[in-house]
Amino acid sequence: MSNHQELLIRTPDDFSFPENLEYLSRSADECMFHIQDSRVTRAIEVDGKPVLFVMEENPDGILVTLTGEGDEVKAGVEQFVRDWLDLGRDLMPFYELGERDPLLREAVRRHRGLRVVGIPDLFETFVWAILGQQITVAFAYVLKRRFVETFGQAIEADGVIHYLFPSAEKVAGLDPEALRELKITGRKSEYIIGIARLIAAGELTKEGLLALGDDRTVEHRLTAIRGIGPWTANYVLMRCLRSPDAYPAADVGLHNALKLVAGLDRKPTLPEVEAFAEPWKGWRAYATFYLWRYLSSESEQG
DNA sequence: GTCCAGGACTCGC
DNA sequence: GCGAGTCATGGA
Repeated sequence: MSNHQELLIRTPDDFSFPENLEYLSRSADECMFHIQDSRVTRAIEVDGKPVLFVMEENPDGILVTLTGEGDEVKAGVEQFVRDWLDLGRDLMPFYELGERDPLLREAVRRHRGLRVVGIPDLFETFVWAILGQQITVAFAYVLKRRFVETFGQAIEADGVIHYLFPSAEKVAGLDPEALRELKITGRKSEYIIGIARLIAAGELTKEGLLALGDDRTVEHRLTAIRGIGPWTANYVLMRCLRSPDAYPAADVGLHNALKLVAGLDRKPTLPEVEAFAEPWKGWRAYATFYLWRYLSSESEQG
């Protein structure tokens, strides 16, 4: 196979491939990549063309094998993986904070090396966040899979079908009824198509949002869009725009995690949720992500 | 049957 | 500006 290339991405000391793999493995309904034998296979688009790559742990970092020729493709895949796993971030300040903080300590110790796994594509992040509003994560995965399998581009390799996330352009032209058939609620269908149209029209871009600067400005811009409330805006800031401090304070999973680590006999109130996070300022997205992870690892043990 | 899930909108006051 | 009702599906 002459069109394969290898790429070794060196990872920082505070990166754990198994911890991130564990997070990526959390749903059998995940459709944007496949995991087998500790190897992750995924299709992405680089310069408008589909590229398939496999990543696996290596003594020196992450070994990536990709299909496609040329340095541009290789660079595109490397950039994607770096963004996906937030490899450019130094977590030492967060770990020092975690050691001092009784609410975070156990989560940080247990899952050290975990990154806020990102969703590099803006449209995908919005769709995933909107689908996840008010329903269980498990059901959100089912809805995402239906959506991707129905509207995404399929790429077959070695008997396995991989998907590119549906483009905003394609979804912009859909009727809400087409999403309703997948059991996505009518309102969410409208939200998703509305966002797709803004993105397809170039009125909403990742670069444009990043250029706004601080989180509060982005949140204000996003919550002006129908279907985007404070939770979704902060979720997008965390997973796509890479703010380490975004804080989805209304998140039910966060509330349950805080109830657990703070030893409460009820869920915390919103003021309490804000107060708990006061010492985490600068790292609230990381704190949230670790608490989510901690909560799911606790509930797995029954 | 009831309640809850990684919320947001709409309406009435 | 704030509280209650509504959306809609699926699992416990």
